[in-house]
Amino acid sequence: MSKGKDSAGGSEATTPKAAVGRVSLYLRQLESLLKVGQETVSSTQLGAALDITDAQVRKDLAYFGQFGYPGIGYRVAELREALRGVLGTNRTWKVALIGVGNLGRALLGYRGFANRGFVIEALFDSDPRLVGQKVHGKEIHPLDALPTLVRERKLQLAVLAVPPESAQSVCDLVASARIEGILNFAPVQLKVPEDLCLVSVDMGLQFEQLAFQVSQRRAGGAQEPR
Amino acid sequence: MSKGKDSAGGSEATTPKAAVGRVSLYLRQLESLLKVGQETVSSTQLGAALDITDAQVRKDLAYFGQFGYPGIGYRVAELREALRGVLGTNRTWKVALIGVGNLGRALLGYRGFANRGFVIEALFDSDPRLVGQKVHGKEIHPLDALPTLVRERKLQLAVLAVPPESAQSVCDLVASARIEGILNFAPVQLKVPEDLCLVSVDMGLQFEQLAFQVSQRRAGGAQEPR
DNA sequence: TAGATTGTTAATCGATTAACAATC
DNA sequence: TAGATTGTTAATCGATTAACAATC
Repeated sequence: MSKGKDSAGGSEATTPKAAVGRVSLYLRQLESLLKVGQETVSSTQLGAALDITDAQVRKDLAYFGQFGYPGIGYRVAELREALRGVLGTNRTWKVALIGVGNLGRALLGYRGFANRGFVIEALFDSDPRLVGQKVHGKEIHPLDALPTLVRERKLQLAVLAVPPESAQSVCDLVASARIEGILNFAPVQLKVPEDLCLVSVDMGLQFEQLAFQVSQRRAGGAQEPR
Repeated sequence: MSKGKDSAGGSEATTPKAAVGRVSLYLRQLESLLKVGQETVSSTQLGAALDITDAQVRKDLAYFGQFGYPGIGYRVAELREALRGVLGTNRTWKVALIGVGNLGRALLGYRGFANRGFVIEALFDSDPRLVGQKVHGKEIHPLDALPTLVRERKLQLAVLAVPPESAQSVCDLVASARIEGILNFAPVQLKVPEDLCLVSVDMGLQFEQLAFQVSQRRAGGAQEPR
């Protein structure tokens, strides 16, 4: 069974969820090193760039395999490939965009998606006035075309950029269409079935977190960094 | 020297950062209960809605004060006000939006901001072709007008919706303009001075986290929830 | 070789959960 | 009163950091 870290064994060290988040940060940093032409990088360097300890970096990476060379560090290009494999972004994901309002359109043009292997293959909206129109050369489909198109085009993920009021019902529809994961931008606590993965981004909530930080800073002068 | 955990005292229980994130979730839930007209709510109910334990809910709230009534629970309207006070959203924050591209425009129209007290008061862009134009009735200013306008209009926060290449330099400019906090949407690790608060949202990164979850689910059938 | 740096084990630290007396 | 539910202390669990032998 050698490296079968997760899945089977059961006795293996459990991977902290926070570590997975940091893998994305490592990857982002590696891309940037790659651009600059740096060939190897140490855990100390990587940590300094991201404001975490070298021990943390090594530990995180070790959850997923042995990628480093003692005395050398990590080879940038090699580690990048490895981490893309870990996250599952070494392949292309086909995505349905649901809700083609302001936010939806912005996401459609967002470089950071296509870049990392997420390709928006179909657009959906419940507004009959939008259905049939084209954005970026892509036709907008009615919501009830979702199940069919998911099957035909083998869509795997969905981005929800719909108003909060309709988010849950759209989510239910998506679930029944056998999509595997949802990236939700509606500021709502969605209920999803067990077998559907969900990541939610609430931008207003992030703003609140910022307001809290600023208020604290003012009040306490607490220098707790982050 | 009490390592200055929280402002004064020194002996207070230190507030987990994760707890602050959950406060935003509680608040969102309370707003929704308020709409439905529910007057009180117990830690068990709140927890069930958000998929966390009742103990966690009580502990989190207790970091910030005594808001509950034994035998009753929490009064929804009252707790809402209290938590808005905690986060600093019981007042209005004046915001500069920097970068008026697709994403910037979407954020400009985003209800979730104004709703929670974040008002975009001025727009900025480095593109001379955009400068002078109006969006939503608001004029777009050149970047170098930032310091002056921050002072004149007492802008406190900035939203960065600029391309990754220019994010750091814009960030530096914002810092020198004495803005207190940045909400950054550029997928870059920004370096900020000690006294400037920063929250970053990398939407591509969220997508990666989703891809990881889906890959895991497929491979392991691991039923770790969350 | 000497110097650098990994992967990993043990020690520390922090956060979550359980349990329960206090109280409405 | 009996029932419900809080705030808080103690127990558990998980994640981070430190330290170091192995290795290039």
